Amino acid sequence: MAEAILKNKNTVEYNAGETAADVVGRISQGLLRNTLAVMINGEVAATSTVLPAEGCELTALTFEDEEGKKVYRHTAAHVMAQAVKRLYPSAKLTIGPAIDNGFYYDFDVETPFTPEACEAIEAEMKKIIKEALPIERFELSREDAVKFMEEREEPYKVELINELPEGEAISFYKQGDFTDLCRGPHLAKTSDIKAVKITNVTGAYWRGDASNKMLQRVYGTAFPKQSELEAYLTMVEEAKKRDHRKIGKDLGLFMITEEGPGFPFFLPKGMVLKNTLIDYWREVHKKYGYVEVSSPMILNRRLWERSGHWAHYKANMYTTVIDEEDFAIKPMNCPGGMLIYGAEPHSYRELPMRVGELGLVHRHELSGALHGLFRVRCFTQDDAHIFMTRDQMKDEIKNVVKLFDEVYNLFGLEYQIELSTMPEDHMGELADWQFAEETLKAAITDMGKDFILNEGDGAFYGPKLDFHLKDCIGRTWQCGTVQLDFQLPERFELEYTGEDGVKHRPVMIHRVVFGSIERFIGVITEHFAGAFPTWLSPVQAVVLPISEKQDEYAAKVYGILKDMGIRAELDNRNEKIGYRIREAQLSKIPYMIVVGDKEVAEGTVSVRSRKGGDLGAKNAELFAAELKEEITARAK
RNA sequence: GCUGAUAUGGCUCAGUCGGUAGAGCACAUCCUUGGUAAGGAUGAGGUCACCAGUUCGAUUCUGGUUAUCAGCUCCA
Repeated sequence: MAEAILKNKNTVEYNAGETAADVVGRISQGLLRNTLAVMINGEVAATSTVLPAEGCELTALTFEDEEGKKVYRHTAAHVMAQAVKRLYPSAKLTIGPAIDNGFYYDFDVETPFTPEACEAIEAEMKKIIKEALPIERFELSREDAVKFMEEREEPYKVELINELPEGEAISFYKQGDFTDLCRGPHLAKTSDIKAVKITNVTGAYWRGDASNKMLQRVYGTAFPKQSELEAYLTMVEEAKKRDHRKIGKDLGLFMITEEGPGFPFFLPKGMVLKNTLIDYWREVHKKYGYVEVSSPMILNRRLWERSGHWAHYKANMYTTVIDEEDFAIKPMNCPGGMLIYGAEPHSYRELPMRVGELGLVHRHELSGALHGLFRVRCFTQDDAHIFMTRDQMKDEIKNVVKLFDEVYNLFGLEYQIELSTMPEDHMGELADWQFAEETLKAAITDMGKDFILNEGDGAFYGPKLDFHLKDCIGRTWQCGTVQLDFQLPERFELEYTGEDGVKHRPVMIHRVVFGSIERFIGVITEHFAGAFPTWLSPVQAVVLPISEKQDEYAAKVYGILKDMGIRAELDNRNEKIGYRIREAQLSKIPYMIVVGDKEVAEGTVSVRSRKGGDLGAKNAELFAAELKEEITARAK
């Protein structure tokens, strides 16, 4: 007899030779039905796994668990591969993992899959599911494994097998006429997949390397219930409606033309949004002790050589020649910031020095990478460089994160922190790196925040914290970053005079909150689906006289709003009130002020809110004051 | 940059098996003065992305270019 310790710390006894499924079934048949895989002593395993004789920790994984979901969709990927092999026997298998919202499988085929081919593949998948093929695991020696895949003419699999580390079991999963090299685990049989759909086909390079062959990547998703699959597909459709490229066009926020790929134009309404964000940015930075500077957009080659960009970043830089000398349009603001600091001597008494800059930078990005405002070739970084002593680092990082919290909280945006550590190709002393990484870690841990570790993903000059904001489809966009930099102060020989009267080198933090104003506008456009909070709305209220009889009174109400600095419009076009309300609603204007004979007689306004509908009659001045208050408070 | 797809009035889309194009919305004018998501009539608006080729004739076929979209890669 052995004991299985469950997630809730209860224990269940089991006999030698019993499987995980046996034990889960003893807890509850209902749980067993929903169990896709199990976690045995922290390792994900199939439900058919025989439990260790000495006892174990056992957790049942359902579709609600990330690991369970992964197993489910990984099995769906195998079903897809089986379907493709049945329909296209010459297709070569490569890899097929579960991903965030589904799974994919990459195939090497002669001709790309058409939408019709995808339908056929999906139909075949459903057939395979119906066949309820048991999924069996077996292991082979390296030699036999290679032979097995060579016989099946699967060169990619052979390549994968040859790269598996020595000593690792080489396992295969077989379901009917299909066998794939796979670590597993998998579901027990193909019919455990309930609802499946192919969502997309694209090209993808073998191993993500552009010099390798282009494969066909077939994306799909799978859910335990048809209704869940449909809900997901509906969500994706809804998410498409929030696409900032569409909303940006509909609401007249920005445009991008063929004349300037990746170089966005801001239209009057988008400009209001941008300027309002910048006003807020200045206000919050002032509060946190920042000063603001502005550095030139074009600086000479020597500067970029000194900063290291000419050597490391040249491919992304736009260059020009002035008076026969090479110049570059800045891809980053830091070197300019260094020159400002270095222009005069500094005392430790001035530190930490927090120097902000809304810098317009230009970077050449690959044409295929451009994406609305999310990925552009010129953008405004809400940059700041903080110069400080080593002792000040931790508190400074906390100060930055506190500012981030305040900003993101205002927009109701959730984020995830990623800590990126020393890459292989790095500069500087190991001790400095360790100190910097420990300091970053300690600062966020002190603040009670979690982070994900990205080992070796830091910049060559220092480790960093990335703040990934979640958009409406669950995609995450890196907006804020806090980077520690030992290199630039070194390269620019920055100094301060310490308490001891000796020159010291300051440490620098390089940080952005919005990341880029452009990207941030894209993120919040999708986040709010274009219905920005009133303080951000390009038009905050529109005055709608019912007929031209009330034009004079409407103009007066409009004047009251304007005088209070409210962004109001007067829409007295010769259209019915319902029509103009519809238009205002579609333009996501927060408040519609309807005035008819009744309002004129009573000196009131009828207020209709974008989300709450008709709010009834209010005194005109009183309403304007309330609205002003809502805007000043930046109500959410 | 790579692979695939797409490109028709301001927007969303039809269409022409090769004979220079159409709808709805938006826009303009007029009628209507209407109370919380579309009142009516009339009208204007397009070198069918760009450049070549084939053809008597190309928006339609072919090739190239550019941009966009979906990915890969990269990144604020």
